[in-house]
Amino acid sequence: MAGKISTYSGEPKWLNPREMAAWRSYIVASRRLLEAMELDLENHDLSMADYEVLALLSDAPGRRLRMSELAEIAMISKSRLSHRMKVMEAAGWVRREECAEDKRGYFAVMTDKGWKAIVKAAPDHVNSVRNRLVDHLTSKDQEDLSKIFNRVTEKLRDQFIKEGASIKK
Amino acid sequence: MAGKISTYSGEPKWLNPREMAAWRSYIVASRRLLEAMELDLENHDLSMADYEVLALLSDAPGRRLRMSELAEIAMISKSRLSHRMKVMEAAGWVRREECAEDKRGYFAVMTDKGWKAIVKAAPDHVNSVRNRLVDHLTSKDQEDLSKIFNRVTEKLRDQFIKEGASIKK
DNA sequence: ATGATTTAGTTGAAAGTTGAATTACTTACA
DNA sequence: TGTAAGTAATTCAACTTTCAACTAAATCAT
Repeated sequence: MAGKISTYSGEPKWLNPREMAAWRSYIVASRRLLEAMELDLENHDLSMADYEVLALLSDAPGRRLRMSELAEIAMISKSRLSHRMKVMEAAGWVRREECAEDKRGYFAVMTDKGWKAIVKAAPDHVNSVRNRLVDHLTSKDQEDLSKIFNRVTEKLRDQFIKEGASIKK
Repeated sequence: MAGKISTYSGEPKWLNPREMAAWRSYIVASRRLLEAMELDLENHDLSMADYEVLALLSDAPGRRLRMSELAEIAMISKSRLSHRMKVMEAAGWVRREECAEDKRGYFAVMTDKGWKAIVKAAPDHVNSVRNRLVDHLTSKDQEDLSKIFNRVTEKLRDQFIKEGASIKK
């Protein structure tokens, strides 16, 4: 039994112009935005994903997190984190440490060099968030955006729970 | 001379809670949203990018577009399009045709099979746009979203022009 | 305890993406 | 007209991500 049988039946409800405009403006802007922001970070030899990983580590107690937890909150797969860690380890930004309580586990630990790297990158990145997005929004816009996208995340989570229950992972 | 010298100087203007909330809710939702939508399309053996390419072709006169133009409007690189076309060609959805007016050029042409594939996928995809995003927004939300993201795209374009002029491509 | 199952994390191969180099053709202009 | 510069598209090589398989340790059920 592979995946969900989801082939739609019945007349689909096409998007009206307002809906279409919302959807199109959203993806077009998102694509361009992320592209620009990745480019901004390249000056520090970082991708957004790598930045996120370092940022999360720098916030964590002892600047260390278990691999699984890091993958989870960075929203990337365990496998991907493993591979990236190898690269970041080679760059000297992080190192892995065995976990005493659970011998299967490892901690990702931020090194001093990693700390310096993110401290250096952070102002540029904040600047990028501002120049590329936040500063073009009024306070009201910012609040609208939060409300809208928090709702979207919430709905996605609900759907995930419902679908996840029936799809088996 | 590689890239822009952009290392920020002076005290960075950190994000206030409202700004941070807007930014975080936006990226978190976006990541989850795109992930869910890619998954929805997998039932039709399509990625969002491939869907977009087919959708653009299906709308084009004669269901054909020059490679460069297609890459441009699909917002992917020429190189990437070349590679994807090879895959889609193997799947029988598209074929390449020499361009008589400009012998360097090629048309990407949608086949009958490609047409059938997208006609089959489209209702599910619209459904996905609705279930994952549009239907959770009020009409007002939709209008807000359009306004906000159109503005963002516009600003990005302005910046691109300014920066592009000094960076040389 | 002991075997079965789950969980943490890694690995290797395949597939996808990128950017630079390359090929073939077109255009501009002296 | 000939040649330099530009353009269309592909290819190569490096890198990234995914997927499935795997190891090892922990937990669970009897």
